[in-house]
Amino acid sequence: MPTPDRTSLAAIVEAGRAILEATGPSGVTMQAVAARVGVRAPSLYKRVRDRDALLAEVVQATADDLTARLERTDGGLAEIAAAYRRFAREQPEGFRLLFTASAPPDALRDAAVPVLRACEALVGADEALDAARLFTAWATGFLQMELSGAFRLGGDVDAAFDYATQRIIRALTT
Amino acid sequence: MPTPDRTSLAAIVEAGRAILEATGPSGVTMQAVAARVGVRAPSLYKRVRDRDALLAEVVQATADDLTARLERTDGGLAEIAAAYRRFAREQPEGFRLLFTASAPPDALRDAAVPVLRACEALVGADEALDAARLFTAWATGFLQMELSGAFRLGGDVDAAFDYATQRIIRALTT
DNA sequence: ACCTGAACACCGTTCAAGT
DNA sequence: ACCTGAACACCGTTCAAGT
Repeated sequence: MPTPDRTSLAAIVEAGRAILEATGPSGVTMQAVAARVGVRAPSLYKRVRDRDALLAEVVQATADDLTARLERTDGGLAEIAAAYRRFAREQPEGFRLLFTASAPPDALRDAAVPVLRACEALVGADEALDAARLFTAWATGFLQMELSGAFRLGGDVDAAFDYATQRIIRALTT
Repeated sequence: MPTPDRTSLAAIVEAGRAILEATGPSGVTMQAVAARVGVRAPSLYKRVRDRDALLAEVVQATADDLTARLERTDGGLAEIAAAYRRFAREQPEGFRLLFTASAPPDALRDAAVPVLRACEALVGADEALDAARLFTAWATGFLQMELSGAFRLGGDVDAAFDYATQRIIRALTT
């Protein structure tokens, strides 16, 4: 006789995200996730193939979250950059995981759309892809360096972010 | 009576780098490294505190390698960018590890010097730090995206690299 | 002084047995 | 149909015993 389900994929993924931010990737063990959703570790295998698949679900949920934030901007590169930075600071571990082997190949496909739109408005359709790659690479690299504490030579990191945002937008405007 | 050493820290680090490139970070187990240097896993703890310390040594050796390559360029940003890309393609796993929690905080301090020099020549001392952060963030982000297969929207990735290199140098020249 | 086997803790994963 | 305890393989790490 079937008993009512005691958890769900969505609950498992949310638990994974919460534990990820609290402890980093190594803390996202099957046992920790299971405990948080009120179940034993082997039960998770009814909803996810293995730990890698669970992490991939966490990454996809994080990427969808990011996409929603970028879509909520005014669509300009400056606001997109600011929203991207806010996101990375709120969910540093999730942000990092986005660019890891744990990430499913197309996780960020939707998130690229608003960036492409903004770039097409600046440089036209022909150069939009190259421009989007320039902008995305810079923003992603900057945030990863900021989060990993790589900016250790002093100076104002907020000012460096604004400096680069303006120079890049100008480089894509002329 | 002391017996002659059967391995060394340098040999252990080199073994770690080789295994890293062959198998990724998860393959760098104490047993795999020990086997490669001809010793049992517990012996490694005579030279390195724990696995994290071993990975930190691997990162530092990789960073020093990168510094040497950048110093061997003509000192211009275009050549630095090209050398950085060659390095990332030759040692993708080591390159990735550079921007991970495994990296010791100051691992890339020396590698930043040639970039700062190149930027100072373009924008002057006042803006050199901001400019170096712009360039480094872009290059690092671009290479990580390229290596992780994040460029999935078609187009010529080599051309995108050149496009961005030129736009960024121009943005830092005017 | 370095090296090792044995042991322990911890984790991912499988599976037969429960409801 | 989902859930669980028990079991297994694997890994990091410690330590007493060897040389």
